[in-house]
Amino acid sequence: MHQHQKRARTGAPLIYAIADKGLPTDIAPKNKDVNGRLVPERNRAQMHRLRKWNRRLRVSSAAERNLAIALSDMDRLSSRLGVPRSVREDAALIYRNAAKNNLIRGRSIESMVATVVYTACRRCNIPRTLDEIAESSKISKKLIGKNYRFLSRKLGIKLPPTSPSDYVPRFATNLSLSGKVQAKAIEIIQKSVDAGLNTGKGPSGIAAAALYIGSILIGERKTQREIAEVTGVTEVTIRNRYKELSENIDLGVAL
DNA sequence: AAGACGAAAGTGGTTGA
DNA sequence: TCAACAACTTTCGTCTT
Repeated sequence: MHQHQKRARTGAPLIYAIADKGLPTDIAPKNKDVNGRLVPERNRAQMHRLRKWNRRLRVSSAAERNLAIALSDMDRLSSRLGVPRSVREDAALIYRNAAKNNLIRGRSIESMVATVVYTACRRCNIPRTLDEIAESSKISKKLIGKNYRFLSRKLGIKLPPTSPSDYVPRFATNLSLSGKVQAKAIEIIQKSVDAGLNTGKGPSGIAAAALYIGSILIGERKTQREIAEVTGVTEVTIRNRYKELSENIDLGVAL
């Protein structure tokens, strides 16, 4: 665990809890704790900081505070996932929109943050898999999916199913595969779409198989194991897709 | 020895009565 | 609501390179 993550989890919510509950909202003025005991020297700096934040936060509305939390959560998650600025901004846009329409109520900020990041990635055609978002955010795939359906219905967000080719550049980069292999993989995917081979199949599995075939065709062969590793699908799935593709598509050469 | 193959059994999600 | 179903996974024994 990284330092700043711990701090964000333990520090911030305490402050907001104090501010929200109508409990004593002032932090004792003179280095005493709630029981009147003197606060040890080493904690005074922290107390000072808490007082400062407490003052600052009280002037803004609950909605603003929540938004501030959400935005910083969003930034942390986006960094972990390595998504570009433009996508973060899109995520923030979706979140604000959701907040404006009172769609956050009853759902945790963290889960909504994960959901809007997922949605923004997909909308910008640089998708992350549900698995990847779930892994980084610690929110279950199931909940993210549920929130996503809710959000897209309420906000009228209509997105086409993720195309396997959207995964190709990122996967290829992570595998150190050249642009030639990427182009070949995308060509293979296009043919498989034309052949009606993809319906109901997971896009990342198809991308993985197309990259596997492409890597062989171009002469930059990777093992199924390596590809499975970075694409998040199993070798078995790669083999199944690979078999379907090679049986039904003219690859121009025999394998 | 490493990689590829595929059968078998299990999981979680979707669908249709 | 429940059962059937398809996609995908895990595991593992067997071929191929």
